[in-house]
Amino acid sequence: MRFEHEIPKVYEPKSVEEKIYSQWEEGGYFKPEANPGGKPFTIVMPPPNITGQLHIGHAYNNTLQDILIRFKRMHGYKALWLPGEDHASIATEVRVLDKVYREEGLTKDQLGREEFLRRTREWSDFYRKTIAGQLRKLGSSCDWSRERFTMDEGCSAAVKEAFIRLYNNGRIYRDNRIINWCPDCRTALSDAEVEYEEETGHLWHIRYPIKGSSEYITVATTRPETMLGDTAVAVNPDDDRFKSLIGKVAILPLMNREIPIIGDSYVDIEYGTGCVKITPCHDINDFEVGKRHNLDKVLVLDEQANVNENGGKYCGLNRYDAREEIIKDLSELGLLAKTEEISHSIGHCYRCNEDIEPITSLQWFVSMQELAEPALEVVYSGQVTFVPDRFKKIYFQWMENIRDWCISRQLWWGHRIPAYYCESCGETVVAAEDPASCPKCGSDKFIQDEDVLDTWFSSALWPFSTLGWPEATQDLAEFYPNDVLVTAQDIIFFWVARMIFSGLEYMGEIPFSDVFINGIVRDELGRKMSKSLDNGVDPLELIELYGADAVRCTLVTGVGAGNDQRWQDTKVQASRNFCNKINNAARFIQMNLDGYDPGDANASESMDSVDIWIRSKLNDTISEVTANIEKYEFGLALGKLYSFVWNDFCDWYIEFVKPRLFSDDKAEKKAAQHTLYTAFMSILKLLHPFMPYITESIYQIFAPGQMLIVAKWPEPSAGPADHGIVDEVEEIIEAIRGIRNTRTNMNIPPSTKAKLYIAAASGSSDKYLAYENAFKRLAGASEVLSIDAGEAEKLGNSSKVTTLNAVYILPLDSLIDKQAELSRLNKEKDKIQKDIERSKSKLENSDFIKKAPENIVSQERSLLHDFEALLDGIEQSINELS
RNA sequence: GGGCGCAUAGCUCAGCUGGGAGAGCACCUGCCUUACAAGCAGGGGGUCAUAGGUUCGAGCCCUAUUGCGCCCACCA
Repeated sequence: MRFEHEIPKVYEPKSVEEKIYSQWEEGGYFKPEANPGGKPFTIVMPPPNITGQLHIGHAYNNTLQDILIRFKRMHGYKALWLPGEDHASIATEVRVLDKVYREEGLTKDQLGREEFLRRTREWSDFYRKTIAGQLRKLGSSCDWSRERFTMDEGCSAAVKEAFIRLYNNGRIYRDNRIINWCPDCRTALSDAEVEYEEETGHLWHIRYPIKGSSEYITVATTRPETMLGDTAVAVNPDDDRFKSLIGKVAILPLMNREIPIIGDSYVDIEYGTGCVKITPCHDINDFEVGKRHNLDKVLVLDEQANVNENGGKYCGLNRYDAREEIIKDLSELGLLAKTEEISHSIGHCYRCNEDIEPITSLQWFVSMQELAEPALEVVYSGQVTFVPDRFKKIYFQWMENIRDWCISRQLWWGHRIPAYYCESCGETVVAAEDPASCPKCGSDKFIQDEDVLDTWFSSALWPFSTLGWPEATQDLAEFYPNDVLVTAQDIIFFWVARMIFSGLEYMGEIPFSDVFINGIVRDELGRKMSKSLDNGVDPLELIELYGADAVRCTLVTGVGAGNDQRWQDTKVQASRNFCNKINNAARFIQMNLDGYDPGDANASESMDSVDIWIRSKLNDTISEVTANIEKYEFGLALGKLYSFVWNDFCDWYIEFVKPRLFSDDKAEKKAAQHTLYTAFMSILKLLHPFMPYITESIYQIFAPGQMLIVAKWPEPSAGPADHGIVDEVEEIIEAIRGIRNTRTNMNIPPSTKAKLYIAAASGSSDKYLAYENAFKRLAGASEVLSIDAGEAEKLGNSSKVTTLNAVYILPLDSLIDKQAELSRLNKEKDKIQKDIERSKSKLENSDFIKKAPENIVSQERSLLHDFEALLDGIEQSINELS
C-alpha cells in the first residue's frame, strides 16, 4: 500500500477531531437513514438544561450513549440518537433573574413578564448553541437534523395536548391544597423538588390556657410563628393524660382566639408534650387533620413568607422575625414552658436553597393513583428493566408511595397552562386556544391562567414529543418505544418515573425497555463537583488538553456500571498514552505495508503460528467485548481491549512479526502484512465506539474512501482455532519471559548476547527452532541450537528456564552469578511447591473428587501434573548448579 | 424509622454464573533496541473491613458487627 501522509510520531487530536466530525455530520452518518434497511434502535438524549455549560457529568452520560449508538450503528441498526435541550423552567428563571439583578439591579417585577421572556429566549438561544457545540466536541454522533427543545413548537403542542387529555380524563384538577412554597422563587413546588436536610433547631413548649379553668394545655412546636394560624389543639384519644380535655376549648395566646381541643390518632403520645397545635394552612399533617375535623383555615403567611393581615400585630414581619417576637412575647406572658434543642429535617428549594414553607394555595394537580399502577406493573413484570437492577427499588419506593403531583408554578419561563377563566361567570375552560365563548354564560372574555407548568411535565413527554407526537409521524411509528434511556439516579423519580407513566398513558406503550443508570463523576477527594466548592473539571478544557478520545476513555475505564467515580488527572494521562500507543502501532504498520494489497486473495497463504495465535486472541476479544457491551459493561469491554491492544498486539505480536516483515521471502512477508493489517482493522472497529476520532482517522488512512462509523462490527473468524499452535506460542512467550528474567537477575546487559540451547522431547525440536528469530530478538540470543537431554547435561555452567515441554539453556560460563541464579531457582521452586501442596490437598480430599464438577477435577489433575513436571526441571537445574 | 451502596496493593479502582488475587498510577532496577521515553524490559508490594455460617471450595452466597457515603419518610 502507498500512503500520502505519514502518521506523526505523537497523536495530535486537535488536527483530526474537527475535520472528522464535520465529515461525519455532513455525510449524514448520524442519521438513522445511514442504515436504511436496519431495524430501528433509538436513544433519546436526556436534554441538558440550558442553565449553562456542560459539565463532566454530561460528558460521561453522553459518552455512554455514544458508545451504545455507535455499537448498534455498526451492527447495521437504523440507529437514532436524538439530541435536545431542556428549557428548565425554574432553574433557568433563577439564573436569568440573578444575572439581571446582579448586572442591572432590576427585580423580576421591575423587569416585567414580556421583557423577561425576551431575555430568557436570548439566553436560551445562546446556551442551546453552546451545548450543541460541546456535544459535538465530545464526538457525540447524534442526529442534529432532529434536534429538539422542550419549548419548541412541537413540544409545546405536545404539552398542551397532554394537559387537555389528562384534564378531560379527570386526571387533572385544580384545588386549594397544601403545597410546598418557595418564598424566594415565589412559586409552588412538587414534593420531589424539596430537599430535606438535618438541622439543629428548637422545640418550644407553649402553654395554651384552657377556657373556663386555670389549667393550661402545653403544645410543642418548632415553628411558633405558625401558631397565629392555629385552629385547634390535638391530643391522642388514647392518651390517658389528656383525653379528658377533648371537647374543651383552648385560648390561643397572642391572638386570643378560641380553638377546640380535638382527639386524633395522628398525635404521637411519646413525642414532645403529647399535645399538638394544629395549623391547617401551614403544615402538611395539620392540613389532613383539619380536613378530618372540619377545622377553620387561617392563612397567616403571604407569598414571601411574611406574616399577613391575619397575624395581628405581627403583620408585616418576615417569618424569622415573627418567630423571635412571638417567643419573646410568650416568654413575657409566662407561657413559654420550655425550650428544647433538637435536630430535625428542614425542606429547602432544590434551585435556590431557600427554606420551604408549606402553604395552602390554589394549584393544579395530577391525580397519580391510577397512573402509577400500570407504571409499576411494567417494571414488576420486567418490560422495563433497570441496569443495574438495584435501581428499580428507588423507582418502586417512589411509585408505591406516590402522591398527587402539583404541576402549576408561579413562574414565567415555561409552558403556560392552557386553562382559561371566564371573566363573567368564572367558568374554567381547558383548551389549546383562547376559547371563543363561555359554554356556561356565553361571554367572550377570558383570562388565561397566569401560571406555567412544572418543567418536568414537558420532560415526561420527551420520548415521544421529540418524535412528533401528537401527530402520527413516520418517526413516531418507527422509533417509539425507544430502546435505552441513559441517565443518572438522582432523576429516577423526577423524570424516569414520569416518562414511564406518561408513555403508558398517551402512547399505550412503555417509553423504553432499558434504563441504564450512570454514577456521578466526583472530584479527586470524592466530593460532588459544585459551583460553590469550585472543584469542577471542565470537559472542554480536558478535551483541549488531551483530546476527546482520551477524555471518553477515562470516563469508562475501570468503572463498574452505576458506580460513582473520582476524576483524576493521572487517569486521563493514561488514556492519552493509550491513544498514542494506537497512533504508533498504526505508524509502524503504515511503515511496513510496502507491496501489500488488501485485496490479494492469496495474502494469507504463508500464515505463521504467531498469526494464528493473534487471530485466536482477537477472536476471544471480539466475543468478550461484544458480550460486555451488550450487557452495558463498558468498563470491562474497554479494559479487555486495552490489554489486548497493548499487551498482546503491540508487545508481542508486532515484535514477533518484525523479522518476517523485514524478510526477503515475499510470501512470508505478505502473510505477516496481511495479519497485521486485518487484525489492526478489527482493532480499530472494536475501539471505535470508545475512541471514535483516532480510530476513524486511522481507518481512513488504511481504507481510503471508507467510513469506519458505518463499518461492520467484527465477528470472530470462522473455523476451529488451532489450540495446539496457540498453546505453543504461549509457551514461547513464557520461555522468552523466563529468559529475560534470568538475564535481568544476572545483570547481563541487553547488549550482551548469549547462545541458547533448547532441550526438547525428541522430534519436537524443529518447532522450537522455528522461533529462532523471536529468541534472538526478544530474548537476546546470539544463536539458537537444539540439543538432546544427554548433551544438555554436559553443558556445565548454565542457567535453565523450564517450561512444560522444553528446557531453555543459557550457557553463561564467565557471566554466571551462581548465587543469584540459585536464589532465583529456589524462589521459583518454593512457589511451585506451594502450588503442588495446594493442588494435592484438594485432590486428596474425597469430597472434592465426589462433589466438584468433573471438568474442575480433571483441570486440577492436569494442573498438578504440570506443576510436578516444572518442579522436576527446576530441581535438576539446582542440582547441577550446586 | 425504612432502604441502598461502598470497604480488595501506597493511591484510584476492576473482578462475570462461587473454582489457582488483577489494572492504571506511584515505587525500585536496567535500557534513547530501526512504531512509540506519553516508550521498552524486569521487579517489589494484598489477612480481599471484622466475626460467624453455608459449601468439596468464598473477594463473590447467608447472618451479625464496625466505619464511610447516599436515598426515602407526615420526628409536631
